[in-house]
Amino acid sequence: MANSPPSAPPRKPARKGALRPVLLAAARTQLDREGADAVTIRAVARACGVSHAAPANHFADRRSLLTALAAELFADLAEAMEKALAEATKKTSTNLGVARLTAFAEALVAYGLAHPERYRLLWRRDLLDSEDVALQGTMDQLYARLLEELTVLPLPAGKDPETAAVGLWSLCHGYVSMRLDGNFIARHDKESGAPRHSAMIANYLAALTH
Amino acid sequence: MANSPPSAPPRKPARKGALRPVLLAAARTQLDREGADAVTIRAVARACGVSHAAPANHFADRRSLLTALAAELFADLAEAMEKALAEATKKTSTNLGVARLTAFAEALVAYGLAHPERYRLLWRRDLLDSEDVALQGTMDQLYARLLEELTVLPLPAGKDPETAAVGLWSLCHGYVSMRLDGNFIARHDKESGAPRHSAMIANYLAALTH
DNA sequence: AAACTTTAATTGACACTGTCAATATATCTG
DNA sequence: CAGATATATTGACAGTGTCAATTAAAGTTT
Repeated sequence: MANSPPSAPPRKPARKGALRPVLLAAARTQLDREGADAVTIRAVARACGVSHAAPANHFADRRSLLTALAAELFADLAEAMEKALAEATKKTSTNLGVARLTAFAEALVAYGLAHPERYRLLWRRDLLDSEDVALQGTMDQLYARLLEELTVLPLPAGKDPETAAVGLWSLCHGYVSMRLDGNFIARHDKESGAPRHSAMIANYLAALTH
Repeated sequence: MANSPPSAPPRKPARKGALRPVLLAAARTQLDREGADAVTIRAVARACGVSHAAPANHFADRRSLLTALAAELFADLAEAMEKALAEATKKTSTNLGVARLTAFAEALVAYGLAHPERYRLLWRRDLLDSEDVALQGTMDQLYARLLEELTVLPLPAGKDPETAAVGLWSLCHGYVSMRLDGNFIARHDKESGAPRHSAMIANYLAALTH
């Protein structure tokens, strides 16, 4: 008893990995409210009412916490896009392929504009572990999905699905990124009242199918 | 004499704002070598052989240091793009407008792929002061330049220069961003050997002018 | 030239971060 | 019930940005 340890006992190891989802939920809230930079291990721990080192049992480091969160968000996005595809199929009679691609692209842009911080996090390579299988898997699957849509589409000679997929995704991603960054595009687009992405996407797809 | 102040005297206030450009150069080197996150005030100060608080006399905070650096980089980019435009004019006889636009877009992509960390910094809104007049001015000027090129171009009915400008820039920016992020696009593009951006840009501009 | 002012550098401190180590405890397994 | 395991705790360390107080040098005025 001579070596009475420094201080009072801790209290709540609520077994069963119960903390992990709570941490992720808190991280998501923090992300939406103050951006990825504010999602620190210690802030999340505080929000959950646990000590600053408690998260270490569930996430090796900050990167791994953010990676897990990003994987969740990517799954959300994928779900939203699948839903958009399904709806397009229901509502459209002619030109189904183009309608589905339009829905796909519009859903991507809509997600980005609706959840700026979430969208930004998805591409913050410095904060994420790009080698993570869950994250990479979800991303690749989404890209494969787009490629699939483009492959069934009858493309004019000289145009291949891969280039078209890269182009469409680049177009959407570039647009959203710049809108969220508050660049000239964002300013011009807001001032002019009518967001430009729908016309942009429509033009691109019209040109693609000639 | 009773109050002999804490410690030894400092040495080099080399008057005349001489430190400022040195700090910026060190920051640029650090950026290229280890990315924007490694460009800390203290690291830059160390690289310049001054104390950790010396930079405060030239830059109010880290954000303002990075903003100044980004403004320099944007000016570099603008210069490279002007040069590309001039060269395109010299080398081309027919379809000058499209050739110039191609050169513009290719130069943007080339800069991004050649200087990944510099390009990334340009869009790191969290690290930069987007309200900074120097930075915003250079960016706006570049966009205005593109718009100018598109305005002199004879566009088919139903297509306006602004949408075309936003689209072209989004396409390039999205492509470079994803290439630099190491996403599926980067993987597919590297595996396939032939980078896809030239075909992408050509397709876009061909469709634009119908 | 001498005295004063301004600019820019110094050290030191504070709060915050991620991460590690040592410790204690609640729950699960036998 | 006893032991093992997973989990949470406190504490410490190095690193960061930023502030304050101090001091030296350069420029300016008289």
